[in-house]
Amino acid sequence: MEKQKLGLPTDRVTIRHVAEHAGVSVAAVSKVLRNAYGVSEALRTKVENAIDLLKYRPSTAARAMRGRTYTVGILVVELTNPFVPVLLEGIDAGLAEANYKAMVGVGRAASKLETSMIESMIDTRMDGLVLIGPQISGSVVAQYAKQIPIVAIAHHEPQATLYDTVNSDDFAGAQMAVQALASRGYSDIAMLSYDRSDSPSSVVAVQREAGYKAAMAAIGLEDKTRIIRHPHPSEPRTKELAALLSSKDRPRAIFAWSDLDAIPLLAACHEAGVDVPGTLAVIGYDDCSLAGQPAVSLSSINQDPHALGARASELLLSRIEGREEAQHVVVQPTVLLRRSA
Amino acid sequence: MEKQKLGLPTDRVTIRHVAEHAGVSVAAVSKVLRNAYGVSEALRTKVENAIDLLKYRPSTAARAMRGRTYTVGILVVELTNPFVPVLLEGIDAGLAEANYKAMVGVGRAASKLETSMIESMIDTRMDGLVLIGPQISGSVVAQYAKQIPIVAIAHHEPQATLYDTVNSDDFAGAQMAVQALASRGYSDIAMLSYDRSDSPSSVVAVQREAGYKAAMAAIGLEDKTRIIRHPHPSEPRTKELAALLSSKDRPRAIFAWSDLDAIPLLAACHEAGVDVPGTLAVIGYDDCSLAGQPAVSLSSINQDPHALGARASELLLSRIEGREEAQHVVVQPTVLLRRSA
DNA sequence: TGATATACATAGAACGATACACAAAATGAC
DNA sequence: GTCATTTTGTGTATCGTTCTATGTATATCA
Repeated sequence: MEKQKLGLPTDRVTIRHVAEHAGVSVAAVSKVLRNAYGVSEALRTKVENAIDLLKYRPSTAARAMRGRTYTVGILVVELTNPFVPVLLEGIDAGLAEANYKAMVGVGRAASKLETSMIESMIDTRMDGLVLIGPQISGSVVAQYAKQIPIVAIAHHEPQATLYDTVNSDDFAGAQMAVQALASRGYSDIAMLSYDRSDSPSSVVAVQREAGYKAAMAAIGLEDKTRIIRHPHPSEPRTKELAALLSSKDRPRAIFAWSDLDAIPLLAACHEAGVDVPGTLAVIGYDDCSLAGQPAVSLSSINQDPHALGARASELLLSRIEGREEAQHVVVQPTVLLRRSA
Repeated sequence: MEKQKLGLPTDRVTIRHVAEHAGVSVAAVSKVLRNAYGVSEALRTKVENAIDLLKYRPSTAARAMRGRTYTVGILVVELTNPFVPVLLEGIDAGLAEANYKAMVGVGRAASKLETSMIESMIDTRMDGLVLIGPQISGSVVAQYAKQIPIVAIAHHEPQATLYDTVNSDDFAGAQMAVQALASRGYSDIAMLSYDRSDSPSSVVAVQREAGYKAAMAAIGLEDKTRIIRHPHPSEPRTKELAALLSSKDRPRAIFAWSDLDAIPLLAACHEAGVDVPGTLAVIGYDDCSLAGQPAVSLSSINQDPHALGARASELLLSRIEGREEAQHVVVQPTVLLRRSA
């Protein structure tokens, strides 16, 4: 039973067994594993045969003590946003090519938990980190970036010098949404955002608000500019939606910061008998799978999350390889017009 | 730059520094860390002070070489099912109490990828594994369970002796759904499932189908029994839904294996002008957050994912502590009747 | 008093890989 | 045929913990 408490219930195949079986030194096997310089073709095949035969897998734990783990950590704020899984797929695909694995930690939008997860990932000696929409501020990220290569997605901090960022152009995306509505003749365009009391400006919603304001100003509608703040989608907000729809100064068009808010809004419209787009036009953000369903048919902004993830994994790998200067990638979103606007 | 390539860019605070600073041996510090037997109060406080002062964090990587990592791996099939994030929260909460951390791997419903993730988690020397709705068969899980403590959720294998399971009673849940519909006078009740060609019987959808059939038979409706198979929700199936609604032998009521299918079904009804529940009654499964929205108001079966997760973490922790005999927990679901049925 | 527990602390060998320094063999230049 | 250089392979210290074995006080008992 003591053995059970220990972490070694099984007789693992180690690099030593492989070396013995192949009739070479431990160091030689290690070289093959890392495809390091100085291995002949003959040696390589001998070792690889032994590996296959013994079904040897190097212990990441042991590797972590001196070299790389070939594992990167991904920190996500929350999984409920349907845009996240696709992003993860994009990252995963890029990593898989280079024989890297990913482990996901969920920060649940609590900065305390986020830092503790990051530290835990550093402790487990991951080779690099991808942060998705982190709540923590750029300076905190920079602090960690001194210890481990970091790429942040959905985190607007173009001046950062210690880590890379990959972003959809949220500012431009919001502008596109406003322009799309304006070009269809709407002028009374409000934005539906959420209560983001203490969020740093790196947060995407802040960027989208800025883009909204700029676009409204650009077409001479600054007096119509109005940002409605509801609780975060993680909380119920049926009442707020109903109140908004029945209020006297209900806007003619609404740009929602996320489909996560736009879809319940559509549902509330249907409930309250408000015609979309006849009485109220709606455009969302993220182009989640539900938006495309004919029954929903919500206009939205597509960020191409798969591409974002792919770019992020590229950047991270090159940074792990030693790149020092920061890179900041911005991907342009696209508008998808459907029935709701 | 060589240093950068190595994994040790920073000067980590090690257990040795702590020991030196506290004026005790390395072994003593280790004992405090693991709160092992044989440490005096005086020693403990001395060491803890030093730890706080130096901001020491034990290296999980090094721990992994000999002892525990205090980290468990969670393998999820896919993240798109909204029931999963809540489950993760439940697990996380239970683990946090015992100072354990969780790392999530996404298997993306590919058994090849699943096994590779499991192996990777074993290699990183996680202390235990939670598998959520694994595609791989019970015998494969058992194989891994010889190497590492495993608890499987949403995996019906009550005979398993090498690992534990936590399940919602999917068979009973499906019966409840049928009974709920039957008690409201419907008899032409079809089930909407997905094409699960090569899934083992441990998969939840299979259990729900069995429950459906049993319940239909129990109330003398075996001749009305009909299972409609659509592609998995990860694929678009608008056409199939439209065809179903316009077909001549459209059923009077539908029990969907998941809200993931029931909600698009509702949308399609709305689209096609089919009145719910007047013309077609619908009941789903999972009680996802959207189902409760007044505009949607979908009847559904609630599995209490948070409780499932909490039970799973309990089981895993006790298994890590050395428990050998398997335990199989079954949690009863509840019906939530709303407007759709 | 001596014998024997008991509690506390320590030294040092693991764990399984990597990576440095170096030796041996092969190659090339003249 | 000699010397320099390159290629290929090896020995072994090392990473930061845990854990076994062992030591040394101090308390307990007959």
